[in-house]
Amino acid sequence: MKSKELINHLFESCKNGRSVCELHCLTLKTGLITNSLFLTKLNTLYAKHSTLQNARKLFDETSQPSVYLWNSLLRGYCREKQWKETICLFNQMLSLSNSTSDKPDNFTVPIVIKACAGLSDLRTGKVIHGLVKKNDKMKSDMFVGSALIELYTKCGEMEDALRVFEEFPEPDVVLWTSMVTGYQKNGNAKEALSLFSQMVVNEGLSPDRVTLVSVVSSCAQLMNLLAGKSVHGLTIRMGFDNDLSLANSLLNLYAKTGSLRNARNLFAEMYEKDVISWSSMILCYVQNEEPEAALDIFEEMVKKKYEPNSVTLVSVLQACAAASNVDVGRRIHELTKQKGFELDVSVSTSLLDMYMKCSCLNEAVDIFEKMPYKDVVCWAAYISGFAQNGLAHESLGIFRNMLSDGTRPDAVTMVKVLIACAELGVLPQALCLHGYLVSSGFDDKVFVGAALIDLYSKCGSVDNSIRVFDALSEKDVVVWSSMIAGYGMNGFGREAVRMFNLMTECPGIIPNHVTFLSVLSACSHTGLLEEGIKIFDEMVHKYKIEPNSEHQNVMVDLLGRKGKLNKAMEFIEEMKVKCEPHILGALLGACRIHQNVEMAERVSKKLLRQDSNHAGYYVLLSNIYAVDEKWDSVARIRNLVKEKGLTRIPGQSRVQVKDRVYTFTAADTSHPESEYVYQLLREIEVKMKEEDQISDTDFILDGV
DNA sequence: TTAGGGTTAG
Repeated sequence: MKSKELINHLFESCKNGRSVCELHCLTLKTGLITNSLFLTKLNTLYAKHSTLQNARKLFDETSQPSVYLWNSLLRGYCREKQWKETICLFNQMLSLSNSTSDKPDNFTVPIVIKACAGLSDLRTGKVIHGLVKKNDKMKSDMFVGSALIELYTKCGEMEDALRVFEEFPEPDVVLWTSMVTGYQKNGNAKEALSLFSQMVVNEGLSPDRVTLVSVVSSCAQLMNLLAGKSVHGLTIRMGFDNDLSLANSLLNLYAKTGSLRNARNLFAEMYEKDVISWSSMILCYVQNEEPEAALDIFEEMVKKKYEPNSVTLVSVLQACAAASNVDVGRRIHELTKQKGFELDVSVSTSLLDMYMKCSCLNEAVDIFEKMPYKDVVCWAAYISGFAQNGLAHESLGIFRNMLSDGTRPDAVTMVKVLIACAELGVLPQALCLHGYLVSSGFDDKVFVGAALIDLYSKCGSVDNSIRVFDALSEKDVVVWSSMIAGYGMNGFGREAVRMFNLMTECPGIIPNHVTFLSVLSACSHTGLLEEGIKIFDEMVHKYKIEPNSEHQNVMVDLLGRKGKLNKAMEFIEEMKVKCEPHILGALLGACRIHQNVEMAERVSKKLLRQDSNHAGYYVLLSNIYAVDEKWDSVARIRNLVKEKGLTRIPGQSRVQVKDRVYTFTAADTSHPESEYVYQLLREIEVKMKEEDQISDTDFILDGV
């Protein structure tokens, strides 16, 4: 009794500042070291205070360690995430134990299973589960149960996890929560919420703060703001509003569902914040298209002395990319070096992506080449980056390099490759990629399907687009919109409108601003004036979508092409938002088609006040004057262009013949057979005239 | 002595 008191006294003194080593030395002298209770306590202390080496030494010096001592050391390794050492020690324990007093018990097992989960070592985990099944005490232990559930969910084996869970006649909140979390982490948030409701409604159990974190994460995954908000209300009623993790998960919910206002309010009212809160808020601004605000809040975070981690850096780099702010991007690059995140694959990928999006190709290439480990995400960023910078051909070459490097593409990578290929618009490659998608099983994913439809449309092969569209088992709004756009860009305006009408009859599919842009531009290209006006009206009044400058541009184009120049002008004047120059540009183009000099002068006056450095507008105007033979005005405009030193970026066409892609620009004579090409063009032109396919030859010649 | 939780890259 006396020694027990002494032990407790000594351990108390440790809490008050005495070091564990000091205690150890002190008690070696008193002989207490032979007391088994003391030994375990001491070892636990060592293990807890990250002095594993000392714990190990003490353990090795003990001749017949008790199960307590084994567990204490195992827990130390586990706490330090030294999973392999944990399992190794456990194996030692199994082989050395020879009596009931040092056999693994129900305290040992959860530690070892956790280590298996840490290594995602399902095989060893299952062996231990086999041992558990033979032992009634272990089988009914909820700590063992929750460790097993964690193992199975981590390895994606939800059926096994459920089997363990169902072995318990009355599982507690922790076990329920383990299952909820498991489903959420495996991307099945719906099942997670269903389980949560079973727990609360059927079992009458009250969730704790950890349960609610998983529930909020599930709502975020489902983008279900309404459900998430009601859970937020519940957390307040239960008095959990000070819980940091819970607040962070709510912040993430608001960020993902686009409720910036809620996120901002919550962030302002948070009882305490940590680096995760700040990172989440930065990402929230990025996701809600306010990258400048994201950069501001990062500055504030640094000023307040919060230490950014790799996630913070990834988020800020996304903000730099979205804001096209390469100066701040370079500063963050320096910071990643200072903080030692240079080898972090996600940080490097974000850097690479940022440089690509800021058109700094050389820097991006440099980052990529220096990456010691290249995963599928960084390859995808690299492929996509080249295509974004107008180097789609090279981008497909990189895809080939990736394959020969032995990295297996995933669905997202394939979409990037499809986009690059669409940029080139070459059908043989498209067919080849489609074949690969079918053989790899990615072709049934909706977002892959949408990209494939777009690719075929851009290769001019609507038939193939239709085939892909029909074959997709699941069609979302993006798939429908791609198909509508595909019809539109290939001149099948009526089909596009028909598709649009079909789509609006599909339950659960609501057209968005992209759908409307596609169908309206289809109307514009085919000259479907009445249909276009009707659909625009529906967009504004039925679907309550505020038209953006692109929608307005298309409408002006549609009205203008059909010669309704005054109506187009009225449309522009009635617009609620500021008129972007390109909208007036569309009207000017229409003035060119219908040769309305008077309106062209009015429009260009307005237009050049807004944007006086766009060579294309001057060229349009001068062409209008030329047709009317107003040569003075033509000369005046041309001089103006010269004085301003403006140049026009020439448009390009590409044609693939066998394995080569040929690029043509206006008045291009660089091709060795250009003489022949022009001759052929002239012949085609004569034939088209004969068949009355063109009424405006000088307009066509402009392009040649 | 023992359990389940929050932010990241294409």
